[in-house]
Amino acid sequence: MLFRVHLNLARLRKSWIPMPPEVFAWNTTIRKHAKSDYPFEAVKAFFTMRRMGIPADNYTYPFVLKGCGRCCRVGEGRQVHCLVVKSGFLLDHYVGNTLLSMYGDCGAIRFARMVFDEMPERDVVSWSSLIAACVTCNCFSEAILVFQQMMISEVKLNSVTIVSLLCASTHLGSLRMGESLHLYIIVNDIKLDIALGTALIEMYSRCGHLEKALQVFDSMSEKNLKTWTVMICGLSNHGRGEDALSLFIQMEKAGLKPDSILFTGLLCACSHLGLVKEGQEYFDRMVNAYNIDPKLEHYGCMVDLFGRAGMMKEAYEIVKSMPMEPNSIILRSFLSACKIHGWDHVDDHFKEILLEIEPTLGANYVLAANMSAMSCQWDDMAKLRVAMKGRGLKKVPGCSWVK
DNA sequence: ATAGGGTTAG
Repeated sequence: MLFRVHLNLARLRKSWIPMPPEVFAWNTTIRKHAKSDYPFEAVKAFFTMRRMGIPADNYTYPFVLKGCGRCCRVGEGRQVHCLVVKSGFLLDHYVGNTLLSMYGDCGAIRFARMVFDEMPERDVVSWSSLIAACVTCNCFSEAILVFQQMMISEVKLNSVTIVSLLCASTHLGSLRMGESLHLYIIVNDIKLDIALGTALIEMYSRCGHLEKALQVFDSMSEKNLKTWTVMICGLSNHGRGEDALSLFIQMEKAGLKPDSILFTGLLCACSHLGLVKEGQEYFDRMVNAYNIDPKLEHYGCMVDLFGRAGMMKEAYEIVKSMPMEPNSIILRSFLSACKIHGWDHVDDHFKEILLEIEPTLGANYVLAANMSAMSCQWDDMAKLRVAMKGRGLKKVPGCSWVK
């Protein structure tokens, strides 16, 4: 009896008396941090708030959980999970769904699944969150399985669900799945917003259907940088460098500023087309006009660009002068170009580094041996053969050094 | 009076 009175009082209090202002202030702070570049600040603020004895409410938990997810703090996330259970807010849809997403963001797909399985009710956001969590954790087939379970349930998918599913189809290389999702969009008259359109273009490009991708691209009324990037890189990756470059010019005319990822696609296009001058111009424009610091990939594209064109001195200069250590991809690209163009002014050093950082790839030994053969370093070849044998790597038939 | 969940790139 007493208990019931107490409950009623609590309900009355909720509707009559305004919330204590300090909770609102804390929520605002936590929300701001969770969205910022320093999401751990949100987590810290939440625990400070607790230490001060201010009880969290149904708004606090989604904010702090978002923060945990964004900084991949599964430990803190689990602590908050416990508090959510104790305080009874687990039944709040927003809290439950954010909890699920938090585990997804942290790569803890099992926990995400657990939260999902224990939900008394699942709405479209719960299903979408679980599918997105699977995608984040690279469990693409599981994402499709969840989708199949979703179709059995009464919940209808929306455009956000489809974006994640398209992402899963793209990674699985399943054109059939992607096409049926596209059909679903058309049949159900789902609006092709930026995210959905971009995901569709990505799916079609990766599956090699560039005409379809271009069709979707042209049909979109609104595009952002990602949309243009996906389309330009798609063209570039499928050998249509001219189209990629002309699309880039259109994009600049539309007033969008390219970023470092887009320049990777452009430089890649130039390298595959053998457009040395254009590649150099783009690199220059990236650094000087757009103030973008070149990353490893950009240097890689330049090494490839010069290497393919047989401009070994220029390629060598890049490998030597780049501000970070070249990775195995760059070294292999450079050394292959040396071999193809018969350039034997290379440091043996590069060969050694390549074998050191990637000692299990047989192709590297073949490359190194072919280069040794080129400069008549027969001892080196014998050593390489032993090193390769020691690693249990098989000789490659038809390779010149096996003779 | 004022807040909250799921989506797209190399």
